[in-house]
Amino acid sequence: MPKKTFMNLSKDKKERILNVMIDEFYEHGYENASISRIVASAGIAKGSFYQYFNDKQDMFKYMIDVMRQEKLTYLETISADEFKSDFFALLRKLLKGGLAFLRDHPKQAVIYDRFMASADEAVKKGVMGEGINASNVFLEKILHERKAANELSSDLDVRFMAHILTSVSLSFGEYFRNQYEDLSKIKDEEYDHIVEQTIKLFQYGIGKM
Amino acid sequence: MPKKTFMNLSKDKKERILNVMIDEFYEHGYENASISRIVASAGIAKGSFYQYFNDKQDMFKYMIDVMRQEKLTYLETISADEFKSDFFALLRKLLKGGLAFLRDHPKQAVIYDRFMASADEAVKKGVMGEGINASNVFLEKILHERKAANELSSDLDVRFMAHILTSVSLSFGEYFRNQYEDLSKIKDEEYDHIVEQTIKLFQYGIGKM
DNA sequence: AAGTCATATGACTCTATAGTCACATTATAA
DNA sequence: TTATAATGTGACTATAGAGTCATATGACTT
Repeated sequence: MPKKTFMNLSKDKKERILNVMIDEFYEHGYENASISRIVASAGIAKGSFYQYFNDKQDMFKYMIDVMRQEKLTYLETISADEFKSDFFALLRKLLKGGLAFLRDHPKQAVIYDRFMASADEAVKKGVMGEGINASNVFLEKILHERKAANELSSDLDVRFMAHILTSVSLSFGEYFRNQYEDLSKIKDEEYDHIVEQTIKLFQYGIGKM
Repeated sequence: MPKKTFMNLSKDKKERILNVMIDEFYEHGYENASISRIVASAGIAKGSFYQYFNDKQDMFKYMIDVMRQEKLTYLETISADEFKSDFFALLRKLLKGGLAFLRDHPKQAVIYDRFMASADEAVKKGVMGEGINASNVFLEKILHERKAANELSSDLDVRFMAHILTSVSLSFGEYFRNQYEDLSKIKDEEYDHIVEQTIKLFQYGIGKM
């Protein structure tokens, strides 16, 4: 948790520092991000940094928390009712929300993906808290309900499929990064195409029907 | 590429050093692996290390190359004929081979996964060379043939689906690591179950049939 | 104006690492 | 046995980053 001193800063200054952090983590990854570089880029003194945060992990956690908040706003448009509509319609909304976040915040998405694949489990747990499996737990619950409602295959391994769904959605960023130089130039149709391919895979498989 | 000096070492010594490297990268990831620690653990002098390798990247590339060789032996049992049999049978063989490698070399698999998700594209390219997309290119080719042979859905995006297949198979390691404390205790039936769930997903989807 | 509190500063210490190099040891050959 | 080449060694240098702290600045209060 950032210290009170940081929270008291003007919105402008907070944002300036946050953006420097994002660039640093995007450029160098979590392990190699340097506090010395960050303070230099942000134009603040080393000592000030330690008035704001306890250490790198503390700073990173703040960044991830802001990002989570932001991502939630992309999924907010999914109403309670829709959770009860059919599974694939819900999945479509979730995937579209995720891709819209990716489009608007590509760096953060990269930072997140990489951190999740990184080495130190202790750090990961410290930063993510119990939210580390939030996506899996959430999907598992939904899948379980749909399976009970006879909407999904009766021999489906719910836990495994929740994992696969999470992996697949996390891999979209990498896919687009491989295919396109500049993520901001990707058209909505291309995002939609990927969503539809994914939905179709989960709904019917890829075999000839 | 390791220097000739290293190649001249006895098989024993090479293996001892390789195992220390594996432990170090497993424990600390690529970025934080320390040459000083490696030489200490391996009981060789710092200077010797630099007679063997140019630097960390050179050493890592050697380790990855050995690993690739090893992994190939797990897929070797797939005959040329089988590439012409049906797609899902081939996929089953590939997935089983991958999981057997995971079972026998869990640390290497972790190291590989993490490195692929890590930050520095330049380092990644240096280490992986053009093999970085070997799996994708290979799968794309197969998918393309099967689609042409009318075995797969006619509106399938081959490139995207190759990416998804790669992601899914790479995510198996993480799945098992989350589910089980000790990977060596996982039974063959559990691996088979995961393979069958995956095949079924790609063949028919997860919807009620 | 004087006093008090929050915030800002950057030189400094401490630690860890990569990479070097002059010298020592061991193997090979003549 | 002596000479030459290959391999091994670890103290040393250079560098970079984390985190500290005594001091300075400014803002607000009485």
